[in-house]
Amino acid sequence: MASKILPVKGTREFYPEQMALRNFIYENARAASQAFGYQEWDGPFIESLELYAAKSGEELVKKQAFTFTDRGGDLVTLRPELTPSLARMIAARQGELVFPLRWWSFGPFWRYEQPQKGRSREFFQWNVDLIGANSPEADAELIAVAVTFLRSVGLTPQRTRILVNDRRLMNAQFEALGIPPEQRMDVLTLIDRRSKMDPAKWEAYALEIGLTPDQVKHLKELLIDESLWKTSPELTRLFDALEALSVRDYVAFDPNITRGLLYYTGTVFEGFDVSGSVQRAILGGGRYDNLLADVGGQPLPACGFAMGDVVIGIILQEAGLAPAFIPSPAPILVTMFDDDHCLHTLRLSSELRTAGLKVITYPEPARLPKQFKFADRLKIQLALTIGPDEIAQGVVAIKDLRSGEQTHVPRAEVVHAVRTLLNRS
RNA sequence: GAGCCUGUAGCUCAACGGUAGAGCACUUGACUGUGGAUCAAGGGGUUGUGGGUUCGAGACCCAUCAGGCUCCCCA
Repeated sequence: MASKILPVKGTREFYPEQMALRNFIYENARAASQAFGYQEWDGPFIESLELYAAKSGEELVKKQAFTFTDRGGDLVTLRPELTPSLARMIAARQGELVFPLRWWSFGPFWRYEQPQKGRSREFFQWNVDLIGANSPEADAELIAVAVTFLRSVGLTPQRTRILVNDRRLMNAQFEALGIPPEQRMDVLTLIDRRSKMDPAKWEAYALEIGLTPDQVKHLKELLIDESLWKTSPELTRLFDALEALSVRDYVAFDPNITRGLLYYTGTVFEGFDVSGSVQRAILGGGRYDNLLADVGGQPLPACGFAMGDVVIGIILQEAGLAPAFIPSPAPILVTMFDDDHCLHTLRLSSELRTAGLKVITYPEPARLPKQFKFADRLKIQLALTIGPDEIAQGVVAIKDLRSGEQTHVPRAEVVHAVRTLLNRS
């Protein structure tokens, strides 16, 4: 007890119940992706540190990546994100891939962060990217993929919202306010923090990064202007496209959405649960037109988003939308009577499986009450017994555990009888 | 990196500074070839760890470890 070895901090253990939820998320993500013609792919789980160092800040890589030296002395890291691997793989086959390219992926990622609600050090992430198109309609498609997922898991527009903004729009506004390009990243960060900071402190911070009081005043007006998007040709087209794609009810404009990432160049969006206890983003994404060129490929416009499994998992559970866990891995148990008759049990089980049925065989001779209790705990529907009496009479005892009724059927008719009973519910 | 909270049976939790308990789960039996319900019995603990205060510590103090939550950060 004292020396019990616990799971590594921030990792997650998936008991079958949790596995069911993870697979539910995976299945719906796959269905949404495939509905739009995206192809599944994946990259390595371990990458060299340089892949991320090139794009992300050194600070970020040192502090938040699981990095270690392998036996050959190379510095490697457990992947903290997928986009750099995506960019490299696309650049490597740029000539043969068919563009516009639609790829999706669902796999594990690691980030060395402080675990708390909605955030662990090990998580799964759904990534969806559309490479080689730069239209607002392409951006709208990605949002539609996300909405298709939200809808399919049962999340309504009343409780889920995708908030959209556009960096081009913000840049135009900054231009009008006389904020120079080199200052704009700081201003984006400023906007990103507004909801988290005390208003007075936020204004002090704004002045600190070099804005004039007049600029701050106009910036504040800008950030509550819900119709600002109408001045953006891209966003106007985007919202028309969302309307045509029947997902407009899930989406709203919000000038406060900026995304922390440096590489976004146009549309940015984040999905939130409006009514739940988790105030973290469910998903986030945007347009990143320069990234592929930045990592050494040909310039290619791109747009994508990612959704972690942790936050959405909590939301689905809180909303009562997580699938009911069915403890029964198979509808049929074949009991094992004793040492002398266990081969009959195995033969019967095998026959049923050959007929395409899912069958659990009790793996050792045991008292029947124990075996029936086992069946009950697993919510197994039918228990089949083939002991000395049955063998002597050439029959099999089939007990329907749902009704408690037991019948004896001739050995040769077992498959048919079992099928009939299972179809009867 | 900072702060708050929590560590007692397999699980969820009690116990005024005074003999460590309950519920659930588990095992066995009532019921030796048939599950759920009921009843009975039983197994289970260095109270996270190390010090200290006290006649006496699960409780109070210090340290430490672990977990949870929040801030920071968020590819």
